[in-house]
Amino acid sequence: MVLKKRLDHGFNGFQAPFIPRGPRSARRSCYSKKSVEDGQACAFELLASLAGKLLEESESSASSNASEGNHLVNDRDKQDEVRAVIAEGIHPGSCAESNFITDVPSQNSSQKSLLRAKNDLVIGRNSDVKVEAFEWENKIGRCSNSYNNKLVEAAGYFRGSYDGNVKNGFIQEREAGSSGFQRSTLADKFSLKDQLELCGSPALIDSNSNVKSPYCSESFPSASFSKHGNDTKLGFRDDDENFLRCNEVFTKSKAFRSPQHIAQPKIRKPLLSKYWKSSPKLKECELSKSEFVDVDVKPLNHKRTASHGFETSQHNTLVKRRKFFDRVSGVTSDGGFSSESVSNSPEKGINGHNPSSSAKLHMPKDSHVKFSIKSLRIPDLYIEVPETATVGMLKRTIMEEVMAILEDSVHVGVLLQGQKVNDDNRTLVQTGISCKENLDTLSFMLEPSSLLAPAAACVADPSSQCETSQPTRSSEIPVLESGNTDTLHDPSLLTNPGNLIESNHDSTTSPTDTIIENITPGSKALVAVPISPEALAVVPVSQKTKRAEIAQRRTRRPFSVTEVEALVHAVEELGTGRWRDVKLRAFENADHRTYVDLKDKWKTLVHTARISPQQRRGEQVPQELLDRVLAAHGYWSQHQAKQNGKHQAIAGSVECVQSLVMV
DNA sequence: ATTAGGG
DNA sequence: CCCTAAT
Repeated sequence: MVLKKRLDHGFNGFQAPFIPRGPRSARRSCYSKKSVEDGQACAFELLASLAGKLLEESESSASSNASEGNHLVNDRDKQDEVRAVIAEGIHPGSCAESNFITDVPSQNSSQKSLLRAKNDLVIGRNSDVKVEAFEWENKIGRCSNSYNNKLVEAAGYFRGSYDGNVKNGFIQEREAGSSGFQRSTLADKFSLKDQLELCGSPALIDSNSNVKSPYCSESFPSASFSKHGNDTKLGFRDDDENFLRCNEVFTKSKAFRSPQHIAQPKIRKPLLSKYWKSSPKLKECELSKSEFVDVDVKPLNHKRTASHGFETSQHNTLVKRRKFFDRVSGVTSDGGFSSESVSNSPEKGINGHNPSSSAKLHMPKDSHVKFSIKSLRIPDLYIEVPETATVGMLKRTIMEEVMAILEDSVHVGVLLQGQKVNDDNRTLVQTGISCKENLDTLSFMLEPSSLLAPAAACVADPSSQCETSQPTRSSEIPVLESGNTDTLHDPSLLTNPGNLIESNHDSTTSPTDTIIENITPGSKALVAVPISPEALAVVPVSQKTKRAEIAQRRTRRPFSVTEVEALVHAVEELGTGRWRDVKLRAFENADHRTYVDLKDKWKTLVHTARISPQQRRGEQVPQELLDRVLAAHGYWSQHQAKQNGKHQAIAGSVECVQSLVMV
């Protein structure tokens, strides 16, 4: 009945979706969400227990190496096991590559952190390649003195999960009903999720190409939507924090709503093993995606600050660390934790073309490859300090963050021609990394052990459910981008200068000046972030702060045109009364968009469409979209009216008949 | 948990 | 965006 009606009144020739509005439970199942979640949960339990074990063993192995061989074997097996689980599609993203790094005892010394970080960067356990000249250590050292901005690069690109995402995007039809729309092109069928996934990978971006996906652009011609599907080169930028496919495992976190994050990086690792051991069953909430959440790292945390040897007096200093992609806007393009490039050896003559390249591969006669990595940038820094903070405090704050990042366990991923090299056991030659090959297509990335850390965050305060503390770093930290990335310097990426801290590429001059310079209003390199009253308030670390933070409004996140398009498209198909379905269809992975948000956005869209263009504010939504909004809104209200009117009409007609009879 | 609507 | 009432 319902279904029939929808078909009868298809909107503008659209075929109405074949989504019967059954009971919610039933409807839910048609998205196969449950099973996916189960799979994820399952995977995570496994990951959890494995991780715990690994950590435990690594800890104990320090004191006893009696059964070291077994441990090694076991670890290997477990990792393979984990990989197997991941490979089953639970999260096809790059997280699958994340090895557990277990040798990360707490260290208080910055030096040790650096050294460890350096050691973690050895490329390929079984590889002949040695990291010979890790200049980045020097860089960092310099930075610690001079705050060379090169170190503090606020963002970068997510790379990875190319394969899986393309598959998801191009091949999968999540719902049978989505295939029958007249208007629907391949691209149209992309949910926002798919777009995000596709675009999230810079591996898709040919740096030598001028082709640029409109998704990258804040304002793009709406007409171009239908063509995206065929573009292999998609790029996407958004303030969204929920891009990473692998983040799905952390999604749906309630913690997202209650940003109560007190940093306790020091206790993270020790507690980690205990935590995972004792609580193999993790709630989603506990697996907080803290790294995707605004995380307030309070230097008030003495454990942390003291450990770094900073006398942090900044009761009112607030450091926010966000997920990699948050606040990407306006950031340089070539990656976060990244050196500027990798270039071939001088022998190949390529290095000459790129004198600024910071990493060089030398290939002497013995066929050994030497990597020189000049500098690394640190992504994912979002720092807030009050205006009254001193420059020194700012420096210390940044330094803390930097050191904290370096302390985190990271490992290196290798990309060859944009493809991840997953097999650690293959030789370089087999993999295609040899003196003869195109080494300029080789790139590396730093990856934190993101699978482990988020849970630890919850350990900080067991009393409160999801009070996560220290976030992990970004799930994926590109490093050592090879090749030129000029096309990524898209001006459209610089549209939202607010709330970001960015390093200055070319700041080779007096770094001290640089930072002062950069903090000047208007400077693109470092934008002073307005601080919230809550953060400014100097209160004892008590419930006051807590309450204030919990009660804090969600950060405003204007809908991008892309999102609007997705919304409009979904509403066109689903109507205005099914926000949950809209959410599931088009914003499933955009966890910060609730169905209420979507509904509200639609409301404002309708309003926007009705007012004159002059009255509109913010990012201009293409008129074409607004027209569609009005059309769809009109259609669906009418449709709804008909629905209602049906019964009334019946009643009315009865009355009518009655009255006729009476007359 | 969703939906609808006011603030 | 938030809050709430009503489903």
